[in-house]
Amino acid sequence: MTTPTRDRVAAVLRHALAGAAAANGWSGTDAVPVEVEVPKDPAHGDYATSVALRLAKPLRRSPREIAAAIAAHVPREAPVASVEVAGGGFVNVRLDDAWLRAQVLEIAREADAYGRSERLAGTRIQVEFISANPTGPLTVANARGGPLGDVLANVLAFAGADVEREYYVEDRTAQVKRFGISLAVRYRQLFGERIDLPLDGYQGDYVGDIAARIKELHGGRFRDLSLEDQGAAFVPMAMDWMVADAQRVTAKLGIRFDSWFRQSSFIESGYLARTIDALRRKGVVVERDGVVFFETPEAVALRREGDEGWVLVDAAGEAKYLATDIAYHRLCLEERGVDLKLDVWGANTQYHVAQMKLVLPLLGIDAARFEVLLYQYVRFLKEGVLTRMGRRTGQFLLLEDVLDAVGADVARFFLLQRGADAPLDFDFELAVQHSNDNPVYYVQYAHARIASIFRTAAERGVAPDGGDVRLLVAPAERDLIRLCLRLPELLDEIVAHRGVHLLTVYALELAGAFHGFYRDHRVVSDDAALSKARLGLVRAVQVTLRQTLGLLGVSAPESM
RNA sequence: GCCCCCGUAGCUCAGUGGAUAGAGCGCAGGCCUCCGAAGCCUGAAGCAGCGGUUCGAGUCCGCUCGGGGGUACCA
Repeated sequence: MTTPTRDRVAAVLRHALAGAAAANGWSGTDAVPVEVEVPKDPAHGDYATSVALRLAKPLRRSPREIAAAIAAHVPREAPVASVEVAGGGFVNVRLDDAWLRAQVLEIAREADAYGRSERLAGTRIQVEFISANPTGPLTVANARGGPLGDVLANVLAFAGADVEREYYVEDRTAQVKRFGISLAVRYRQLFGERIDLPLDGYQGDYVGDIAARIKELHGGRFRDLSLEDQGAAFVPMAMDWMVADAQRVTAKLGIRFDSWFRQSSFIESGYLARTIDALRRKGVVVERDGVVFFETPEAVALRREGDEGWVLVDAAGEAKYLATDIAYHRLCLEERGVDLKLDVWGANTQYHVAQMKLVLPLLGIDAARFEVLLYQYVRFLKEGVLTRMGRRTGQFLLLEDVLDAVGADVARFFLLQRGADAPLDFDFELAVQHSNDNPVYYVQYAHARIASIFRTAAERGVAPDGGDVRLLVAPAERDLIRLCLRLPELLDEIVAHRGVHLLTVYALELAGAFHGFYRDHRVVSDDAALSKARLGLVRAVQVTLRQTLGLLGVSAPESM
């Protein structure tokens, strides 16, 4: 349980502003939030606020005057050592060194709890991610949402939320039917029949492999069925195998889902039909030529050129994606007790998200309970050419091949280094070639080095506990402590903005600060007292690094 | 055409509206009688363009030019 230092400072500054306002008869200071940031230039202190600059206009006072008044009302007591007005009206705060040093012991004491909070306690959040079409093996494109969703789930749980990881298995779609037909064609070919894959069939070699597996298990038992019946017979088997395969490969990526929820379950239970009925009763459904549309003035307004309407059920009676997804989300949010459903989806669902945002409130579901983290797509380099991944076309890069080549740590770290909004190009050859100088090793090396320091200390009989932190007076030591204290602040930011990739940035920064410290300062030396103090500091860094890597789902090795 | 995302160093990418824009790789050079050189230090090199909002813009808004995605009775 950790209160971010920035929150403490912000509270002090808010209080000071209130005091300054009371003393000077200012009103309306509440309208401007006291935002506290970490200045880039250490000369500007540990924390700074620009609230005086923002208040200048409404108060019709100079920023420096306001800043001075705030500064005058800040009590010089821990954690604050000094306050100064700088620049055009910044209030810069410097933390008390003794307080700062004491945090070293605090972090070590908190250990596995360091960075945790109760911010989201009592909130049940479902994070749904990957959820790839069960029509083939997972690709690198599918994988992008993996670390993103998994780490987001980690961070939310760390903040006290009751988190469940869900993989939605869409096993009743038109694509799945198409996949079944492709299996049937390959099955027939195994018996020498001359038949070609339909144009919209699945081209990948794995389709033939599955057909061969069916033949091996069942021989010619299905030979007399029609193509459609063969497809229908093969799909359930194939779905089980695809899910098992996805479970195996996501486990390799270090992800464990709490549920593998099948679309067929709520179609068979009648929940889908009941949901469509519920929409009918709301008067937002119309039928034309046997096709069931969702239609409201808002929906019509959203439509783009060529958009005939939002189809719920086609003329053949097949429910479409919009319908099943409405039912699925309603099920999660209304029946399964989820407070917030947070979907991690590819950028191509952008229009669908807008549709969902419009439909769900009509079913009495607050749109704020449905949130989507969109990530841009992955392209991969095939023989030096950028290619869009598509399973149906057979153009893809298997996630498992990447994992086998570079390992889960490297793959996760790589995928988490860029923000979800940025497109991602993946050069397999380059990834393999560069895996040895991957940034993840830089971070892990820092952790292993620390472990090594403790081994050295043990060999030399230096007990790591009970050091006097007052001996930590070097600037590099102070910087390290401050950086460790940034973790809880960063986690708050990620909870607020979902930017999980910031954790990798932070890990690199902390590792870098440690490597620099290590070069200039000997931890285990002839000076026993200083050695013990520095071991305490190094312990705090180790704890922080371990917490960060743990949230990233990347291993923290003792040696490498 | 319309909608969404992106354009930062040679390459891949970070950068909650703040005070001197960062990292890795690559390139040039240097550092192990001493806790791990998977490390450290030094150097060259950058916000696509034009306007606007703001005390302050890489960050927000508009336009232009590039790149990606969507625009299905696919998901």
